[in-house]
Amino acid sequence: MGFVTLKDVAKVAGVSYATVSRALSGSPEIGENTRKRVIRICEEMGYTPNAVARSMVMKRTNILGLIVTSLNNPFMSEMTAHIEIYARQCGYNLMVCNSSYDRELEKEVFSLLVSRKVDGVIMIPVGNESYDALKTLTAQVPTVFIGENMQDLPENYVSVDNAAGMQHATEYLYGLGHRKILYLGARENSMTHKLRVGGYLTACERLGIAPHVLNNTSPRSSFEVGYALADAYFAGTHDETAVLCAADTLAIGVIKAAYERGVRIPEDISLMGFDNLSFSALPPIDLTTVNQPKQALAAAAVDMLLNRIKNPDAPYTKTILSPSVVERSSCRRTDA
Amino acid sequence: MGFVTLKDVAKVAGVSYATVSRALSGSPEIGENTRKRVIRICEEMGYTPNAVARSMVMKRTNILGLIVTSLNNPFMSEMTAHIEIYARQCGYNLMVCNSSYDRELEKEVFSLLVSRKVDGVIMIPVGNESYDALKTLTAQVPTVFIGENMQDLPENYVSVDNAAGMQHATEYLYGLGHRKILYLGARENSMTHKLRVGGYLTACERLGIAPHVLNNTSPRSSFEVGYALADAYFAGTHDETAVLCAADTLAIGVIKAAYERGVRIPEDISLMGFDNLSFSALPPIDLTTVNQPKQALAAAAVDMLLNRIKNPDAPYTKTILSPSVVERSSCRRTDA
DNA sequence: GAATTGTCTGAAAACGTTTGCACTGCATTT
DNA sequence: AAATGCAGTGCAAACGTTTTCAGACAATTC
Repeated sequence: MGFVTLKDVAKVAGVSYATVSRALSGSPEIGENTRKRVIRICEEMGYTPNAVARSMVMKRTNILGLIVTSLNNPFMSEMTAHIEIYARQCGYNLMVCNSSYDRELEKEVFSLLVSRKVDGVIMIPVGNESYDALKTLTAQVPTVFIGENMQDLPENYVSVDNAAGMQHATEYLYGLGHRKILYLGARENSMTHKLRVGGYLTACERLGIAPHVLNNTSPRSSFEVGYALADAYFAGTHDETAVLCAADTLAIGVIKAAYERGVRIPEDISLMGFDNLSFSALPPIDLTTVNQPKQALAAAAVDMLLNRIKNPDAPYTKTILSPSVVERSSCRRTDA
Repeated sequence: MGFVTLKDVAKVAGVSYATVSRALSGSPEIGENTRKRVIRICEEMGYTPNAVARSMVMKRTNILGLIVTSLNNPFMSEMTAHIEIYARQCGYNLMVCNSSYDRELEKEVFSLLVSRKVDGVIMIPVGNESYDALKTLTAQVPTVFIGENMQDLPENYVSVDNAAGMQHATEYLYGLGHRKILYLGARENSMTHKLRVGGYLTACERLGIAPHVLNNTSPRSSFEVGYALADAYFAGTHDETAVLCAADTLAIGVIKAAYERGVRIPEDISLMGFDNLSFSALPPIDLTTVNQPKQALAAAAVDMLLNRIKNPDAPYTKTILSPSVVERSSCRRTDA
């Protein structure tokens, strides 16, 4: 399809194409009458500026890259939605890539984005060690990470305060009278999850109650894992009055196991999650959980990235946001 | 950040930059020894081709635009995931935009994508009338629509066969012994929904059972609407043994209303949805529903778009995929 | 009326590629 | 031995912008 270019407009308007450019860019060094005339002709001819050509000379694309592990995950897709909307308000478009939990693919799409000359990259990495593998890549374009994975590495990232969140959750259950609280789904292979279980343990110590942790040795926090752990747990003798899950997804599995075992939630046992995924609010689930402020995280990530683009040599920064308990119907006061 | 360009490589290698370009593009008109040497030097210098410059001269970006109403919607985010993955396999990156159910925004982001010279656009439009408003835009870049909204308009689209899907659903319930089936959530303001309720009515007539339709006058199929309709329905006298919802989201609301009214699913009444959203498979919901083959829809949309890019003047085409019933636990055989 | 200022416009370079065309040198053909 | 062909390489144009620099012209100042 043949497009109208600056030159075409210039020819019709009888001016140089530099003048057309200036008329459209709102440059002050142009006569008001010529500007109006040129703009009118642009509209008449249906001129659309070519962003590619502009990027070429401006040496910036106004495009941000986003790499997520999977858009099928509700946390990721909600984050993506917020990032896209906020970035666009800041004048940037978003190029989205799935890494599909594959480290090789993650590197590959990063390279693609570099090649496309995106101005910056926001990334939810596959795992903790990502940084090492991506060292050479992040050197090529400003990057910010989402999630606490990078915590002990000198990189930019935004995250929720996972330890504090789980501490609040524990305290919340304690406040409802619970003294025996099971922590379900601790993982050693994720910084995020280490911090979460740490928050639980801290709270237990502070409150003077005995911790009880059920570990998840798989690399993900799926509801299958939650089901398996809870099923085994309910099968044995148990005297906890509340189950605190390391993630909402796990809690879904717990609900199923509880139902099958005839354990009622919240009558027999209280259940709490972490993340506040969209489905947790659905009436049949209605899970009390800890909210990750997704919109705020998204905005913080974009802001941080934009700052970094402006000032690439600034020292690394991090932004930690506070999560908060959202009360729903899966927890109940206890006297036990 | 200063990057290595073709010229830099050429200087070091002692060849013209045309030669470097040819070495990398796999052109046959170049000596094997020079090619190897040049490629080695490229790697040593960490050369990354500049996709923007390439787009400039090639007059194509290898970028596809995707406009969805909201990435927060699980149907959209799943579709987006599949489209991104498949498009990348075809050598295209994806630029994603939310229209946020706003027709003005929809036009705006479409223009943005045109300006960015994406090679094509896939769009899940805000509403039926989109086509008229976007006529001038779709003329500027190959576009395919997802969803049956455009059905009576000459455009490219892929969709699931909504009428057949709902017909199957009705027949499925009939097969379980249901003779009184409520259709909940019919909408007049959406082609998709007109077709769905049409499928239900067709099936009723064919099976010789009396239809009973509850209309939804709001512009969306939210679970609040499902709740309100079901709550009113359960409050009155009702003798249906099954509720067939126009969308999974509506069914969520029905579950809540049923629970509150002491109506058990599926013991007292069977419940069926349409769409097979990801949350419908969650154990606490486990909704029998009609599956939209999202991966196939995504692939069909990308294929169609790529064909159109190759052959912009071909006549409009449509692809209609068959939905299928997915059996879960919200429906049960009845003798009533 | 000449010099000076200031406002507006045009010419042209630059951005980093791809590719058509011309050229070189060597091997093959006649 | 000359002519032809061909593989390999370089030159330069082109893609559509932005922006620097210089120039033109009018308005102001002396």
